[in-house]
Amino acid sequence: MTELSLPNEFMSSDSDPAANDPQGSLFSLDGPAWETDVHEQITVATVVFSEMPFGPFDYSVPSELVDSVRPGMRLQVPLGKRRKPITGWCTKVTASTSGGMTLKPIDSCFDEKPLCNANLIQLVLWMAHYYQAQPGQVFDALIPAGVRMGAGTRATTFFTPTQQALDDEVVAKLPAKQQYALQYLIAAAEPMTLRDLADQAGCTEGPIRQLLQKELIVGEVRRVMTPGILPSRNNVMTDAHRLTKEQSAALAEICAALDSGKHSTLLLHGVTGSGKTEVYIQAIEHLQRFGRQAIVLVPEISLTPQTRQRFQDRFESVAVLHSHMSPVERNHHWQRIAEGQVQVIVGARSAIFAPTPHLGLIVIDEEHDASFKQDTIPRYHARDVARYRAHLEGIPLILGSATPALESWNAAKKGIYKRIPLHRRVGDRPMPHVQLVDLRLKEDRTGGSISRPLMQATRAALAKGEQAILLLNRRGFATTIQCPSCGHVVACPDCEMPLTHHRDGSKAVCHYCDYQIGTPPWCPECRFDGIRYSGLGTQKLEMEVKAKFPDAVIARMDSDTMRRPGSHERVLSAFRQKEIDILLGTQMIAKGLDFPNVTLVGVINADSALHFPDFRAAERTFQLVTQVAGRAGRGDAGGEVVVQTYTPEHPAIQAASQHDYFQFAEEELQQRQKFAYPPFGRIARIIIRGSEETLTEAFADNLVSSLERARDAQQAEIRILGPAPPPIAKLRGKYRFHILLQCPDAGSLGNVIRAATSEHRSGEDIQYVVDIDPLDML
DNA sequence: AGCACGCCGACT
DNA sequence: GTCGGCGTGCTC
Repeated sequence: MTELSLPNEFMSSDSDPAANDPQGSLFSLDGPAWETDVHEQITVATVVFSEMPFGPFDYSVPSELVDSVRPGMRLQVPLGKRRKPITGWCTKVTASTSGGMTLKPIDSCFDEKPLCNANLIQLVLWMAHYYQAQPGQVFDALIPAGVRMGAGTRATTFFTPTQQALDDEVVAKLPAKQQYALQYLIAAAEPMTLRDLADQAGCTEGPIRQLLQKELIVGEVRRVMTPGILPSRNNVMTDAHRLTKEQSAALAEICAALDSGKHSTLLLHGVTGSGKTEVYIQAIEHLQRFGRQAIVLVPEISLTPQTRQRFQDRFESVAVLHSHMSPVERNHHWQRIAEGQVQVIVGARSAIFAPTPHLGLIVIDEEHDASFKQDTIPRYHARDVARYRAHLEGIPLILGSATPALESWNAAKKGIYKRIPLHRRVGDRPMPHVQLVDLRLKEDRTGGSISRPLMQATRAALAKGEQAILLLNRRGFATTIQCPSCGHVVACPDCEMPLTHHRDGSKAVCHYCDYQIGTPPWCPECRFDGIRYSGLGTQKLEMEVKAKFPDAVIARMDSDTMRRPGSHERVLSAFRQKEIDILLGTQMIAKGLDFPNVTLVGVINADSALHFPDFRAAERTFQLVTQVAGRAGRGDAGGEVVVQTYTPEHPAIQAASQHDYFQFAEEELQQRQKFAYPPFGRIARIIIRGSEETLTEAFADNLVSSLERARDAQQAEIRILGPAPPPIAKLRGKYRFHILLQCPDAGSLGNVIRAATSEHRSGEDIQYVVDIDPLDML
């Protein structure tokens, strides 16, 4: 079941006129059907808020506002017994014949124009339903804060002549300056600011103020862009690359999908270095002949300056949206996009909400990447939101990856997505050779975390003047228990999840079901008594690398050293200039980098990702090893990958070493089916946190009872696990518990959670959040 | 979130 | 007897 589960009201997309109306003419606002002569009819606006109470609430629209109130704009409305009106989002405007008397009237419109069109409003409502967030909160995620505040704009008063100004007799009696200014304004036939009118009529502001006082002109406040000093790019446009046979075939399929005028999802499954980006670019070039825009989502734009540059080199008008952007810049880009001045939007997750007037294509590059899931409310996955948006707009969605998420792979297998393969690298370069180093073998140990084979390979690369990347994949928590002698990992008998060593050291816990045992003093498998807990940081590794390769220039890239903006670019450009010999770091160096002189990639410990207490651990490991291996051998010198592991026989590591996605996917799908994990069922997670441990757990217990009752009442096939302490059991002084739910179908899972959570409210001391389709279990 | 209602304790 | 504590509940 990888199909998105769409709530009923959104199911009728084929009959939804909006889906087949790319020009948007059906959204035009002239002549609403209800504007008839029937007396009793009133106009009703439905409003939602982004703070409690969220609504939706209905308001009557006074006749003088009927022409201006439209869905997608913010309205000022009275609420409860408050003195001041509050601002809410209008989700719909309808006609009603009854109940109008009991509704409060709207105060005013907050926006002049809607901030989102009908499709985006529908997207908001779907997200709110599916991800169990409040529509008002989803609106806030959709429309950037800079846009909502009108960042970089100023409230300016514009003047227009009044009726009285048309009376020639009155005008004739005015003093010369006033008369001239007024005549100038009438002739201009458009509202003017005080400053402009004074300048152009050749007077000071005095006479104009006089006109205002005499009510010959009126002022109207509008927000205008402050004339900015925004960076203008002088692009040196580069030419299209020649496509390989495979790339041409892929492009032809994509163009056919674009020309069909229908929604479809295409999985562009190409090995690392197969030239997926060039295919996207040429597909967008095709699309542009129809004056349509494209959205390209990339994992984290600041980490992939190269991808962004390639788009900027090939298109006249590209908007790049990244996380380190000021509200003013963001607003500026948003307005340009809304005006249709932008051809291509390249950005991270939230760029999926770009207000393009004529969207023609959505591309998600590296679609398997976990950064497409938002970890704050609304906890959406950009891939699924993109699918729904593409479906609403009736346009293709391209998902590109060398290592597709199993959800996507499964959808392709079932024919829901169309898979387009790219098997070969451009220039027919071979895939790098992967050498597995078995850390259990004593003869390869060096006493540190770099084995003899990796040390030799590094020396050889350095001797040839080539560069190396060393990947240390460790996250600072969740210490699993592994035997250094036989590689055995202590796991839960029920869930097969690795047990995690508890802080106080005495026990080992399963984070799925709360199974607990005392920490074993020796390996249960081979009786070795030096069983230990994984733990190695990048700083420690850096010291070891420096000691082992004293002549090499070493740079470290991890979230600690990359805090300052621009630090990525600095290190990467130094690496490109070959000023650095060895680049070592965490996941962030695994993605999308293209350095031809890198011939060696070393993975320090492939197992740390593998034995993470998460059912996706094998998938993550496969992706990580494959992706980082893909950084090697991009030049003519070829490439070598050394992967260190205690379990070289593990299917994920075996498959990655052979560049064999199919073998991995098939094997892993069988594992998932065994426990009904995605893509064979849906999961949800509820995280409860509070400052008092027992109260928090009691609340979680109550929530489980409600869930069980709702499940039984709805006769839903749902497995409820927990409450259990998550791998991060305490965060910022709060105790945490989580509940896991599994169900074959997303609809009933959502309904049961909705029913249960309606009985509990997040309060001052205990809060909880629902995470639909969680990607990690921290 | 606000704001009101409501039902118990110490104060001019 | 009132002023005021903050628990509970509602907001179209």
